[in-house]
Amino acid sequence: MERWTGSFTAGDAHVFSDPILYWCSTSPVLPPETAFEVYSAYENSEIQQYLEEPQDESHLPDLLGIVSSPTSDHDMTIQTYEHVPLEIEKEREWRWGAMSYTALLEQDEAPATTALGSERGGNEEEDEEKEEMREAAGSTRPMPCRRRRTPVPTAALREEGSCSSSSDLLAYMPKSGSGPRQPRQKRHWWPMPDHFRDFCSSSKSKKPEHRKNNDEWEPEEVKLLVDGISNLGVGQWTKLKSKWFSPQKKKKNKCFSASDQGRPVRTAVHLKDKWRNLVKAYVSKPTSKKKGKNAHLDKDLINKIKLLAVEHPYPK
DNA sequence: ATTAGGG
DNA sequence: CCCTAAT
Repeated sequence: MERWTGSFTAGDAHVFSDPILYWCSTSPVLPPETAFEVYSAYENSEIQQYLEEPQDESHLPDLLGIVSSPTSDHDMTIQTYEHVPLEIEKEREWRWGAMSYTALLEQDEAPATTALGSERGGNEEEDEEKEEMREAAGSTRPMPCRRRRTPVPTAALREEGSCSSSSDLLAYMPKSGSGPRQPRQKRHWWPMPDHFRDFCSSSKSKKPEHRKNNDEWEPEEVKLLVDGISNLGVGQWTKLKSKWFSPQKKKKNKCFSASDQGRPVRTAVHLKDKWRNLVKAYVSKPTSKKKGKNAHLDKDLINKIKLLAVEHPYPK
């Protein structure tokens, strides 16, 4: 999954993802029924206002950053995260919200074949998803409509919508107008991307590009850390960071080279924490399973850690 | 601004 | 990794 900063086209739909919206696709190729997942950083009150008095689809762009009206000839579902003050919502500051509406093309067919670079790791879910898409395309495709149907902004707020249990979100949403509620296929929604959560939780953060590093420590990084500690000892994390973990220090040190710029940022606290964890993993609790995760540290490095740990025990 | 520790 | 008391 990658952050999408421009706009992509699905029929006539343009969706913004930057900086407020985040978008991810459910399929590398737009199916007849185009589903979006949109993360919205708009205040809850704004969304609520929209939901209470839905006017016409021209409001949706304002709310979700869609520049022009989506004109998929099938339902378009937009799922958002809405902001809920912590006083109201115990823990989560963001919760699921969803709205869907139907817009029909004026033309007969929508040449929606834009390829969307889904970075989602392939798995059974994806195939399942595609299967559902095909089903939807074959059985529920409505006839093309001359005139744009009155947009139907229906919305549903999900009280306890955890990310993983929201697959029935579509079925949950009320259908507009009258008539029997049409059964809708389930859809897999992905959990909120870390990027977006970070953006939300620290919108007041210093640097806009201050991305968080959830990446695991690479063995090379650990090597760097160990080398640093062997020289500086334990406790001088800031010095260690500036000397070994500063990308732009053109010193001849073993600092990151230009090709390593993409590395996650390690702060002094990170270095400290990592060392503590290393000691815990390889010294304090040697019996712990170092196989599970990314313990691709070679014995040489591990031995070095053990020696340093004796020399500089972290929790003293 | 930094660090040590607990969460 | 985050948060924070303590320095």
